[in-house]
Amino acid sequence: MSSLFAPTLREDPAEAETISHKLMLRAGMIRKVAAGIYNFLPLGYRVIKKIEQIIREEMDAKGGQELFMPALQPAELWKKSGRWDVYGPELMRLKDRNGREFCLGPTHEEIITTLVAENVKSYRELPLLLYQIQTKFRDEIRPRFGVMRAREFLMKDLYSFDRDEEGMNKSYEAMYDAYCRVFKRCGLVFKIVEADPGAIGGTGSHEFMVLAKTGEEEIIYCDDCNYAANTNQASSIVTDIDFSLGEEEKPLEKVHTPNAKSIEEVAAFLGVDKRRTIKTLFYEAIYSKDEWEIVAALIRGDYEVNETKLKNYLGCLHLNLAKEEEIAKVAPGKVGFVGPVNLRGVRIISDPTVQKIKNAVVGAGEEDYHFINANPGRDFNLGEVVDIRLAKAGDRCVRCGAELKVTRGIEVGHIFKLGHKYSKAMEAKFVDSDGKEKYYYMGCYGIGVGRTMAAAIEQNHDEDGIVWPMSIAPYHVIVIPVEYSNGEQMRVATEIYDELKKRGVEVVLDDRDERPGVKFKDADLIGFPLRVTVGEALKDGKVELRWRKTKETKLYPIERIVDVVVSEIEKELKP
RNA sequence: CGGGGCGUGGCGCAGCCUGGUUUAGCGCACCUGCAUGGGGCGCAGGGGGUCGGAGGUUCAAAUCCUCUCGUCCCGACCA
Repeated sequence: MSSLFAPTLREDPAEAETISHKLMLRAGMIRKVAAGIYNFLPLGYRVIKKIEQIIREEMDAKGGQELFMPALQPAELWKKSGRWDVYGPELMRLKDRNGREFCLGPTHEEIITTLVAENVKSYRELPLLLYQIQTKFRDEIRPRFGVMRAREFLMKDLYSFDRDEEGMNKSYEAMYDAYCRVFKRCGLVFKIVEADPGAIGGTGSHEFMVLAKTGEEEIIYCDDCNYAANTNQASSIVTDIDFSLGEEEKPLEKVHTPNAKSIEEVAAFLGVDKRRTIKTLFYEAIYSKDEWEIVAALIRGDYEVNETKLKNYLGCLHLNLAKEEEIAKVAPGKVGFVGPVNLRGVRIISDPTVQKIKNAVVGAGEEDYHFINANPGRDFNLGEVVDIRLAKAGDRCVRCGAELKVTRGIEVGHIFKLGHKYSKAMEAKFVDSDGKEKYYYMGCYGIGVGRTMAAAIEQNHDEDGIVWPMSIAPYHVIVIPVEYSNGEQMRVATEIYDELKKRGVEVVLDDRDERPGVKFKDADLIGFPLRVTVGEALKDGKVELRWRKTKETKLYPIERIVDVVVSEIEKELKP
């Protein structure tokens, strides 16, 4: 310990907000170089290597083969796949001395697809699962939370190549299983969530989310069955969708609603249930550089529009809330008072919740006025009825009907079925058994290594510091002699240390001339799962074993301590 | 990119509003010595700062103004 480079900090650094970030800095595991760029110090790097090793074992178990691809990639390949233009400013671009364009890879579909296309010719060589653990680069709009969202970060990415869809699905399932094993072995509690395939594209996708308050993603899940999804992707059943269906349609009426713009204000002013109101939102849907349209989205007042769903339905590249000038062209009235009743020449998308409302409150298209008793079909057009609703806690599960709950999660892994997306773009073909050339069915599977480490800390810490799961702890055990000047204690501590090392235990000896309190604090902060304390019980021939997690302490005779430690570690690492 | 905060020894901060009385201060860390040894102990001494950078205002700037860079937080984006 006296020679270990682990500069611990007594106080929280000002730059850190989340627990994992603070603790990694304080425990001397990482140091910042620039925004989103970090040094991993010896302790932190040991954790990284542990996680990598677990990943390797599980990838290999599924037939994965490790290789290593360059971080620096020629623009040419990205132009071929079309992503040079699509990826945007997040792609770190640079030029070499001859002015040739390159980028620092945020992912490796282009490289690997090219590699396989050039070297694999026959279905006999499939399926092929290739992976690497590489530094990736993304020029994040906003790096944050330490290594959780960094600009340079370690990622394991595996790519599967299959001859047909069935094979792809098999590979996907194998990876799904491998991912469960990896995260379980890392001591993480996680949920698997249906995700939006998003920019990477493809036909199916799951995210592995570590449950944590500080997670960046909101997820909705069902306790009764296994359903879980990103909020921006979730489907749900609205329990009270027909609450007003039995009513008789009353005549449309315009009422004065001064200054009542938001749903809250309108509902409160008129004394009606928010469920009886309809929100009208205008979006600008951009399809390409010169193709776009304004779309009106209608949704019941107590729900929010899920922009991801809307975007996916429209199939547009970007979706933004429309500017007031744009809205004015298609709808009368000021924002806050626009409604569906007198829209002209605009595409309308309605959520099913709107379809079922009777006698609704909507904007009147005139400042300070709303309509009451508006009825779909009679007073306004529903347009296209599509689920564009953001699911919320209290909705019912689409699979089993139980009540849905909301929590937050850290995305540590993401798996995709890519299908032909990249093999077509990169012209990657093989010859099948029927003698015909076919495109590979691909899948890609990522794990954020640093993020997994941060997530593990978010889930395993207490007021004193990190509580590492044995499987990814930088060391299994620390041996602390209490009195530096006590030769007997130092001697015994050193012996135990040597013996543990001989037995293959990852152990640190705190041989620093420090007060006991300092050593204990540091040990707790760094989070060694086990601590052997050589102190006053030595006069009875005993030393102390303490579990970091439970703070439970037991005395053992010196002769037995090494065996006990070894068996405790084995016990922990077994499942 | 929009909004906000912050840049003062290694770390955490005060001083700034109301310019000069400060030789720029405090806690922690660091070095030396003494003492001590079960939860960041004590005493004595010591080293370390272009006050983020540039320009300006002024007799005088850490302090006021302008620009700039960095960094963190919230939002939109994303594995």
